[in-house]
Amino acid sequence: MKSEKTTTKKYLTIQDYIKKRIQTGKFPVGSYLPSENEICNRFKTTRTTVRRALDELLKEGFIEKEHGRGSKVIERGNSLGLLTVKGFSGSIDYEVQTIVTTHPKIIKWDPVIAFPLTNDEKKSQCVYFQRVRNINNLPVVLENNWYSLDALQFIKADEFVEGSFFKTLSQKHLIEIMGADQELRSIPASKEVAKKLQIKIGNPILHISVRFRTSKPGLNLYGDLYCNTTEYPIRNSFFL
Amino acid sequence: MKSEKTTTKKYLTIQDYIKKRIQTGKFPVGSYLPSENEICNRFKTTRTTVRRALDELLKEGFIEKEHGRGSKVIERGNSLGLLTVKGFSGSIDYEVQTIVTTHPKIIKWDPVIAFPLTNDEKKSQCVYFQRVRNINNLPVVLENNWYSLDALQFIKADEFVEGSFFKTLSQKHLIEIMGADQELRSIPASKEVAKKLQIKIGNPILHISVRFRTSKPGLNLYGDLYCNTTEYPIRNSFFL
DNA sequence: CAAAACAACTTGTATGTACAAGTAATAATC
DNA sequence: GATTATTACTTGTACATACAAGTTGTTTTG
Repeated sequence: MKSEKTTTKKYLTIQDYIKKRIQTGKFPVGSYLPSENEICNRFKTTRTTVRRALDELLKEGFIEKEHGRGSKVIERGNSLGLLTVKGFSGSIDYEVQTIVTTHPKIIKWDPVIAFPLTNDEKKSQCVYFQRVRNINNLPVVLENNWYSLDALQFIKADEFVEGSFFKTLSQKHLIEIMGADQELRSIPASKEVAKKLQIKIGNPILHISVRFRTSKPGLNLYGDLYCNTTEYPIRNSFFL
Repeated sequence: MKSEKTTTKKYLTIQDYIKKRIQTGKFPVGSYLPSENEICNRFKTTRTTVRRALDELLKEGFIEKEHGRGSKVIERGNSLGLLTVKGFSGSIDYEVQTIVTTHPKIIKWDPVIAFPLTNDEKKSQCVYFQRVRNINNLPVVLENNWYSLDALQFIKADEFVEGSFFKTLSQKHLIEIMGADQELRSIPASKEVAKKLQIKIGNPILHISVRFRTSKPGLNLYGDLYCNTTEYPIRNSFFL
């Protein structure tokens, strides 16, 4: 039996408060946060602590700071080092379309998941769904997803914000992606994959196994992606 | 005419000092830095400033902090969001070997480079070399590399530190990787690639085009990698 | 001798203060 | 009226201090 000491660190309180207001749109993208001194007054603390909180938000990609002006809310996720299909998200050159090919349903954990499950996850039921991403009406990515029902409620496909599961998590459930582990392989297309991506069996396919870690304790998102990279390669950028 | 005010920020001085000592091996990987108070005394400053410097080094992946113990120097690059072969670097399970198959030589820029060259690079001569990475005596990665001779001197293969070009840059030239852009494709092995990786022509290969941005202005490192991922997948992790 | 208490370290959080430096709108000057 | 200076904001750097909390080795205690 542990006392579970949650020592509410002040900088975390401030950080979470601002993060929540950004996520819920109270501090919209492009706007400026209250000045550091205003935040000090509101939380009865000093600039050192407020700056600490803002530094975290800066590091997490929620804001950017402008010397002499203020802290600006920015679009998060672009700066994340995520693997993305070239032309996806943010580009107008391509028409991207997401089709839910298997609606969320409760199943047994699939052994194809390339990462060891936690004990809690093993004990829990598993939510699964499958999507296909089209670019210019051509299927490019086949995506299987799993998560633990104990860690996150059942979410129906028609609740997805703009067809995106991540956006749903962020905007409706205040859950953010904190990191990911990925394994990449080049494999020949199986019969099923070939059919869904409309290519020949045996064609080279980029297979990505991914585990996303989230801000919600115990919640991991597992993915299994099959990408036809002949037209649209996968992109990955990172900075310091 | 500008006065070029270099206001030598104190935390930057400390940061650079420690970074340099890590890069040159004076603070070896696995060792602990002097305590924050010791650094304070040495630089006649306060812990706030020292911690600021250490925070930067933490963010850049040079050290990790252990509450109550100290700041430990870690192998940089693992924490970077870089793509690495599973089992490479840091693992003792596999015997990794790097063979320079084409020694550095000056050539024309190769059009296979997937990124647009800067004007300075186009005007400059180009240094090229090719390596093969073996795991347990099996070739796994075929790697082509290019850089601009104007941006970095000619480096011979026998100058490579532990066969690693990056380690050479870091330890002998104090140049660090600041970021990268990568494009991933799954392709069938060409005749040349199949031969060098000892696989069949047409087998699926993970093709990675990469541009590394460095701390040295004007210096980009271009790479073209062919990975046999059947035994050893490519790994990629990132955090916040 | 083993367990508990202690001391001496380490990093973590927080307060309070001061001044430097960048931004933007207003007021004074030419 | 256009330029310059002032002013009132903003964030950036740095000082000094205090105590909390984790680690490790030593000393005391049972």
